Amino acid sequence: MTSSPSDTDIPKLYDHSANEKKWTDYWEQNGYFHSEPDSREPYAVVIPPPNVTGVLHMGHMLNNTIQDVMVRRARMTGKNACWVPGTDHASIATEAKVVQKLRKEGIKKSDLSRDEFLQHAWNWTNEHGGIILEQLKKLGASCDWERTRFTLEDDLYDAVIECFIDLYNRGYIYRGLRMVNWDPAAQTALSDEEVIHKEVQSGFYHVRYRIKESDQYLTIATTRPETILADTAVCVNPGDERFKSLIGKTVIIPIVNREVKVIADDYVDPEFGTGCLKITPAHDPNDYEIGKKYDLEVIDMLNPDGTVSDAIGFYAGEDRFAARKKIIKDLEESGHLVKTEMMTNKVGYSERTDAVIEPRLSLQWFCKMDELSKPALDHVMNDDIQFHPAKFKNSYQHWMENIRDWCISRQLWWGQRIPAWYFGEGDDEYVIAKTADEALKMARKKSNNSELDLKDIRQDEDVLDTWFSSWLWPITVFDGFKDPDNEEIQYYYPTQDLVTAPEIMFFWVARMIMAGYTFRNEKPFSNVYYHGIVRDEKRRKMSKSLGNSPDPLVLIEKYGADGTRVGMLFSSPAGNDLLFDENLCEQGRNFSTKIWNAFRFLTMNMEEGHSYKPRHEDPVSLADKWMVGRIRSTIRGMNEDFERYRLNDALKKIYSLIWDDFCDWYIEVSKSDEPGSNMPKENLERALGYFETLMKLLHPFMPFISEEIWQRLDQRSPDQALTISPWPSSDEDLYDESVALFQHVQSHISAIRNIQSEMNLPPRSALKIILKPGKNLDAEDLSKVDWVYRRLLPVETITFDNQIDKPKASASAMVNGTEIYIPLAGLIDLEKEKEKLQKEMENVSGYLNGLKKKLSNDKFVQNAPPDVVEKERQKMAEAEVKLEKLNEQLVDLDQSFE
RNA sequence: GGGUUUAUAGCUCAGUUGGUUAGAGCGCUACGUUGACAUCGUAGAGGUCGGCAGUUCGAAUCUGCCUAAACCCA
Repeated sequence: MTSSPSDTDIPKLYDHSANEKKWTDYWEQNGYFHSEPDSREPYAVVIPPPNVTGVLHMGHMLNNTIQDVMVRRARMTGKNACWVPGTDHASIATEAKVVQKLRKEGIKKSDLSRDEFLQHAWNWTNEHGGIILEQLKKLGASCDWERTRFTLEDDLYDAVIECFIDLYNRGYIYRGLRMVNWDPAAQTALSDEEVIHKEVQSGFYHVRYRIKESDQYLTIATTRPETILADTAVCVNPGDERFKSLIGKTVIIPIVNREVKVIADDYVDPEFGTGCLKITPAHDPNDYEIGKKYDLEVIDMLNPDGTVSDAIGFYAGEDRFAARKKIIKDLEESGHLVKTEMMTNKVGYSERTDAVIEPRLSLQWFCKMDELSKPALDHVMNDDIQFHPAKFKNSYQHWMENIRDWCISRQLWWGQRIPAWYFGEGDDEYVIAKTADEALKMARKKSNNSELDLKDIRQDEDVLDTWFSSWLWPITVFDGFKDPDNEEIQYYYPTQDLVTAPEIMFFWVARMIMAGYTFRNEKPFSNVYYHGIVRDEKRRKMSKSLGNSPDPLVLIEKYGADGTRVGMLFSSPAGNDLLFDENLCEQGRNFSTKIWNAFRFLTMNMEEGHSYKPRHEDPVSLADKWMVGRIRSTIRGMNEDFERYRLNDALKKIYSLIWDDFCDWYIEVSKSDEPGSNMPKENLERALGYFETLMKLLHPFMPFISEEIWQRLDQRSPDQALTISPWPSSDEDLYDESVALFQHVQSHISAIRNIQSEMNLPPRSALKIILKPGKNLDAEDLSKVDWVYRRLLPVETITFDNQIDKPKASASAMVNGTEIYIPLAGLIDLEKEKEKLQKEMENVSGYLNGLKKKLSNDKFVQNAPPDVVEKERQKMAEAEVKLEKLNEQLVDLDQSFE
């Protein structure tokens, strides 16, 4: 029930900040977003957990807006919607931040015990943790906040450890000496996925090595000359005639004066560089393979922090880049540097610290991928799990088919500590166990030494990759490890939709799918919606370091959460990157204002002291039937868009329904004839009824303003809140004929407005309008709805007549066969009207010629489907009639000159 | 080097199985506004669909080549 505005004055502008706070609180107090298993169909979504100490950025805004739209809509369609929020511990990033903070306080990590350090890390986490979740609430995220989880909380920690033990026991986890990606800044190994390859300009140094007992030289080329210190061979292609005679000879490595052999292998590309390849088995993955093949010595020249190790005897303690500069100088001075070129090559950087990655040989834990990846690949390729858009299946397949084992150990403290316990120095002298006590028992058994004591075993110092906990997220948030058959996991798993960015398809999506099949023999989700990366207008990725990213909270402050959400979605077709433009948020806010003013106008038309209720009775008038029909077909279209994950198409539909159809046409046509007097009560109440439906359709996109207006349209009890009300039905289109008729009227009105504009007629001066309907329209039908024309145009007289001749000196238009005349004796610019007619005739005859040509082509008539040919014939007939009529008008106009 | 994707109005994008002298929003131009809204209204001007060749009665849509860009992997 809405009352006239005198009691509660409605401001001219919508005040988003007050309303957002109000409804966020109201929704939370009433627990609308909390889900418990029940008899309804579940709709579960797990949030891609942001870094626990992170702050909201534009990528989060986009990601969570999309999820919220889908979740809110699912809730309204009657599903038991459950959106699980949470954060992850972000091992490297968080540890780096804590180390940095301690350093500022003058504390070195190495001065602290593991427990002391973790205490600092937890303090930091408790201080900064969860800020991002509060920020998501400002966006309107309808998460089930009671379910908030954290990847390092006790239950989830245990799950990761159990998962590790389980995989180990099943033979999927092993420890091995491998070439890994070493981050010298964080001093840890990284997985392949955490290395970002960037194209950079590098020096390409040609260095000559003297051949032993000769004055001949052989020249190699390298971008990393400091690794010369660890060379243990030089390799050429066996088919390369230039170097055939050198195979088997010994060369002397400059600076270190090490003697190494020249070996031959097909791996070397004779075309690249000098055709001679230096082999450094400890610092290059390919060289490592060659080293193994030929049993070469492995010399490790780097310390964990990227400085040159003492063992080399040169540049000891120098950083690798300082050493590079020095060795170049020394090579030059000793006459070994032949030349330096510049070339573009790809260099790996750490995703987290941006340090240049060094390939380094080290003992790490790995998870075998070949078997685990198989079902994960198959179930995506056969669409058990659907990707939206589907094009991402290609890169998924490619990655999965070339997958390599996953390095899961990290030389860090912040994370789940690897449950490996060592009881000796041998490669095999360890056991895998959850607790020290269990480990001791197992160690005694394995070592056949019952004397072993707790102090004789020590746990691995390293922790597991953060993604090794995130990949269990869809399972662990429902406690699927702790209690695999619990009611919640049975009900919610597999979840419905996962929303994420393609850039973490391998980090996370692929691995969640593997975990799903490995631990529950079931997919973790049915659909993956990939959205683009948020970029600035120059297509650069938005990032803090570039400073090109607006603060999402400032945007919300400025344009409202609703406006910001709309702005994000407007520019976001599925799977494509979005070029963020603040103007779109402004457009979103303008939309809020528009809606607000439409509502305000309706309340201004209410009589003092009366109350008004939204009506949903069957429509009688043409405009009402048209509006109902338009709403119906829009719902249908939106439903299809949602099913196809085309959220921005659905948004555009409701945007246009509200702005164009409802505001620009329906409200205009419902206004009182007399400006200043109020709309008839029935009109007003019907408009309120449509407004209700429109707010339902809008709610997933703009939850706040839609709830605000919904609550003002009528008195609502807590169980009638918009956020939990049912999505309107759309079984069939309604009132098709009325919709079609109204659309004809609309096109006539537009054509007349066009004439007004072209003839420079004052917009208010009344017109004499004559309509001569074409074959598809009936004059009587139109005359019954002449009130529509009268409401929307300044009409002096309006005539509908199938037979009428064009009056002299009138402006004219033709739409869909219907001719429109407006006598303008004295006012009309005959030359201008003539020009217009001639231009239109040119267009039509061009069109007609094309059709004639097509239809006179026998092959077309014979080969094209009959209905297509028929359609073309019809088009031709219509065009001919139109041309004829235009010609008549032109002749007529000429006579008017006389 | 291998792979994937993209190329449509000034900008950002639609265009479903080949059959429309190619659509939307923004921007632009003109006109307008003392009672919902200048965060507005009405109207208009802009593309021949990256290039070339082919398949077809017919291609923005299919094929090949070329050009350019983006991403992924080595």
